[in-house]
Amino acid sequence: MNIKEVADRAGLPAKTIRYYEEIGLIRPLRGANGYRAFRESDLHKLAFLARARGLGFTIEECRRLLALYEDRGRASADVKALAEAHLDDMERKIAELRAMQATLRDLVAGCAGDQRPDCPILAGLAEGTAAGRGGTKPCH
Amino acid sequence: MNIKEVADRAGLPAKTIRYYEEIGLIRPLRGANGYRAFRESDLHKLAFLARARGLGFTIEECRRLLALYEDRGRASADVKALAEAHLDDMERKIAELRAMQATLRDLVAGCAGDQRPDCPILAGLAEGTAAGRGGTKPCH
DNA sequence: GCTTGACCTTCCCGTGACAGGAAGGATTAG
DNA sequence: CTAATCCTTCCTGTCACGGGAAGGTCAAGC
Repeated sequence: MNIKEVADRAGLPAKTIRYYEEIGLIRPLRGANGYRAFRESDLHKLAFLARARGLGFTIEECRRLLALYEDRGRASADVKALAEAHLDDMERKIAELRAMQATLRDLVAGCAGDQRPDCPILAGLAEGTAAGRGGTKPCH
Repeated sequence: MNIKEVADRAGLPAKTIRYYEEIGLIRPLRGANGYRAFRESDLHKLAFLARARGLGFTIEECRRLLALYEDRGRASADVKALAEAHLDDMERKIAELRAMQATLRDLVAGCAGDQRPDCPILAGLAEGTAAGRGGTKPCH
């Protein structure tokens, strides 16, 4: 299989597949012409990666998941721990987003949204009376 | 004021302040020694930026907010539109995270989490029976 | 045989919003 | 005078790729 076919079948851009090879997530063979020659097993791994990425796992988490997937002697506890840590990450992100949303919604609620310049949103950002609460760090 | 003092007062790292200057968000003066000389107005802008970033606005959104903030002839409708667009962005992100969470939670629920290798999480990622639903794109 | 178009390859730069650190100059306290 | 703390610029790295250039390969059709 050439890269376009695996890309279509795995649902990943060819660029992404080349990148995954570069960082060692997959190791496709090479044909005499220099083209990558993907086996069924490569396709499986790529589909696996596409789904794991789709669930928000980072590349490094995907790498560990893939290693566990290929390790017949794995303990499911290890997989579960990884998944639960990721669930916690998502929970934290959601909480952070909700906190930001709540603050901003309060500001928006007080804004007339007309032609006049008076704006509690800008006032809130300028004075900090309502913005940035809840231990929300600048970002990162 | 030197950079350290504004950094402490605005609650931003000095690195970030230099970066904000580099991309044109602020334009502090310069002393004879080459040091940045921050005015009160620069400090205000930086505090404004810190709060806007804390609410999740991107740098470009912050740039527009700052422009509106400084425009005495602004219409509050423009500010409100920007804020509401951002609220929508956050809503979408939350929905995406929740969808991923729900899928992963289903997989985790079926996993024994013991010493045995059998794992519905890995099976789900491999077979795609439950992962990646709801139009969730690989990421981005 | 030749061309056309669709593939494939590598390589390099750009993204967003900074962080880390090196190398060197300025200022201040003791 | 020295030591500590500040300040400066510049370069590299992050994360997960995307865009595009320059050039090689392959299959189909004339």
